[in-house]
Amino acid sequence: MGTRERILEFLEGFIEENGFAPSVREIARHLGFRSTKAIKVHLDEMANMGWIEKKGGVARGIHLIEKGIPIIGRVQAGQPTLQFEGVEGHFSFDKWKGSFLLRIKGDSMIGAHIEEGDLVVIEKDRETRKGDIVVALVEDETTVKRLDKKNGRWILKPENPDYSIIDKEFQVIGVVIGMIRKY
Amino acid sequence: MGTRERILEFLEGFIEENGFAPSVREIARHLGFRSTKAIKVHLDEMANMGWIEKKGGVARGIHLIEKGIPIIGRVQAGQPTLQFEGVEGHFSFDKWKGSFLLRIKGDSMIGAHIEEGDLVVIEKDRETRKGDIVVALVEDETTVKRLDKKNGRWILKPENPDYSIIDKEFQVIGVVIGMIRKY
DNA sequence: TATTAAGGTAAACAAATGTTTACTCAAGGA
DNA sequence: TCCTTGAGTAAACATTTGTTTACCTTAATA
Repeated sequence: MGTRERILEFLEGFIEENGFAPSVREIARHLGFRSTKAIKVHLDEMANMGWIEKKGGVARGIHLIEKGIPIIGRVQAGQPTLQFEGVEGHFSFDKWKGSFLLRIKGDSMIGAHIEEGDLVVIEKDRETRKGDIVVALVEDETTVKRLDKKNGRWILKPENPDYSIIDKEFQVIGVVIGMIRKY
Repeated sequence: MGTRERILEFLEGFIEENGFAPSVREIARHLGFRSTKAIKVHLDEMANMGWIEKKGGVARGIHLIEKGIPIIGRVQAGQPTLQFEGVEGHFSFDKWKGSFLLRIKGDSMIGAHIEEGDLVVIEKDRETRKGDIVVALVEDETTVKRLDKKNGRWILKPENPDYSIIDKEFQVIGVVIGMIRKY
């Protein structure tokens, strides 16, 4: 493994553990270098290549570019280890920062494949449109339903024939912009 | 807003933007303080109270404790703004770091409420058990199915009656430990 | 009213830390 | 073989940065 790779690996581990970046000396010491010069050169090159971000002159001013979790495309069969190949992109949770989660109770949205225990990602202050899945307050009860219009009036539609349409006063709290399920 | 709250807010913004923490002087300057002493005292108290984590003596050695996205309980109706109350816990994506995502094609797992376009979270190197939803390689095709046993032989079961059981040679790549859906 | 404590100022101090200069060494190519 | 180049060493340097000391201001308090 090249020196750059070793630096990157150390950075990842250190930041994961400490929450801030190591100093150049700490990197050097950890990799067994007796001078900081070589590390500095490598760091600058790594920053140039876009491996890391680095602000010159500031202490511990290195940080990694968080790309998120890779979305893989094909999986290549190869002995002895399977290879994940063709990264189609990355999924970052940053876009959901500042949102809220609500745990789904019941199966009234099962038709939309949202089941009991699922966590829906809610964004407040977002314009609601017909067809959106929303979180609404109906008679002091929180509920997740699909927003629809009937006779010019807004209604809440469950996605389960066992439940009936809610056609009374309600207040939309937020729009469901995502969903998370744990197994 | 108290000084501590202002510090915390600045920290959040600064770290979000720069990827590393501000120095004590930067905090002081930004809040309009002409000395660093007061900031240092506040930071130490905030660390004591568990608001932040801070390693003494190291430059920019502050970091926030990432709790994740809050899972809310009740929603309180109140005018004029809705209040999210009763935080039941937090969901952190950290546990899914190091995993991979695979985009679902088709509706073969619709019975498990996994639909086309959903992203399943895959963990490699995990012991598979009967009933697990797994990613498997069947004749060079990647597929997500439920792992089952039939006549002492491992098989792959779709969760859709339109699809048939896969009862041939396959190789499990990873276990589905979660799911993400975007709307 | 005198006292006290919290919170801030100013200035200095001592480390921690990024950066630079000069030199060394080994490998590879002309 | 000689020269060049990449990578590392050693030692300074120059800031940046956390910390400390002494003092000040103000509002609550005995």
